[in-house]
Amino acid sequence: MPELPEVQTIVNDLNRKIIDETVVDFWTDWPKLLKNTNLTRFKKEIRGLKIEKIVRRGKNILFYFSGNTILSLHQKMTGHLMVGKWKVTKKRTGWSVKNLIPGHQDDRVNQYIHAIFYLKSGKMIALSDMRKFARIDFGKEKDVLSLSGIRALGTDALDPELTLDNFKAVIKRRKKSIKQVLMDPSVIAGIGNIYADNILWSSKVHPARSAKTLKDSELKKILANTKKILKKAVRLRGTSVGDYRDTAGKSGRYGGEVLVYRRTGEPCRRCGIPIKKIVLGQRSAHFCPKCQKR
DNA sequence: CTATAAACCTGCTGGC
DNA sequence: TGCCAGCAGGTTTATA
Repeated sequence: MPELPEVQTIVNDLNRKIIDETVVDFWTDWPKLLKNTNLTRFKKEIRGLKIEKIVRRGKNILFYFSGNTILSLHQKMTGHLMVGKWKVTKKRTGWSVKNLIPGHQDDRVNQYIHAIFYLKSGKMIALSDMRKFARIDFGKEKDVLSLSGIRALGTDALDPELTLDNFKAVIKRRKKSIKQVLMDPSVIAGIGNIYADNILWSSKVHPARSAKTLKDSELKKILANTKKILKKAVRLRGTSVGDYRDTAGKSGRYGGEVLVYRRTGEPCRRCGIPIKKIVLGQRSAHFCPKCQKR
C-alpha cells in the first residue's frame, strides 16, 4: 500500500534511473487504466517523448515529458513501478517480469504486470498491479492536473508550508473523526491508513475523536509526529507492510515501525493493553484503548 | 455545503 | 477438505 514515503521512494529511484530516457513503445493488457485517453491514441502520442523530470504530488507520480505533456500515475493499493532490464513471461494470472539485474529475488506480488513502457536504452518501466486499481492520466499539463484531481489536493504532508497555523485551520473546522480527516487527500495529501494509525498512536489521540474537539496541544503533537514519522519512513525507503515494492521490486525496511496497524489483540508497545480495531468511514482504525482515550 | 456508501478488483482468511 | 462470504484499502462517483 503505497503512501507518501513509498511514493517518494519510487520517485527518487525514477529520477536516478530514467531521466532523459525516451519512450519507444507501450504495452498493456488492461486498457481501462488509461482514464482520459484510449490505447491507440496513447501509444501514438507517447512514442518519442523524452522524460524530463518526475515529481510527487500527494500519492500521484507525475512524469514530465518534452512538449509540456505529462503523465499522472496513481498506484492506489497494490500498484508498483519497477525499472530494469527485464525478461517478460506469461503466467496463469497474467504476466511476470523477471529482473535480470544480479541479486534480484523474484516475488509473488511482482508478477501481476499490466503495463510496460519500453525505453530507447532497452530498459523498461513495468507496472505491477494485482487489484487493477491504478490509473493513468495523460495529456497537456493543465488538463491532466485537473482531470487527475491533483489540483484538488490539500497541502502535502511534507510541504514546509504545512505550518501549525495552517494545519489547525484545515483540521479544526471538520466535524469528522481525526482519523478520517488525516486520510482525506483534499485536506492533507499523502497520509494513508498505516501512517495515520501510527501518527495517532504516537500522539496518544483516539482515532474517533471529532477533529473540531481537539486541543491545540494535541494538534501540535499530531503535526509534529506526522512530519517525524513520514520523514523517517522516507529515509528507510518506505514500509514493507502489504504489497509495496520499490523500483527494483524489493520491499521497504520500515516494517518494524508499524506500531498499531493490523495488530488487533496484540499488546500495545507502550502499555501492554490489547490493541483494538474499529471502523471509521469504511476504513479500519487500530488504537490502544488505554493510551488513546476518547 | 456535509456525510455516507458503493464501486472499482482480486487474493486471502475464517467459518461452517 | 471445500466452498464461499467477507475483508482489505485509495480515491472517485453517486446518493441522501
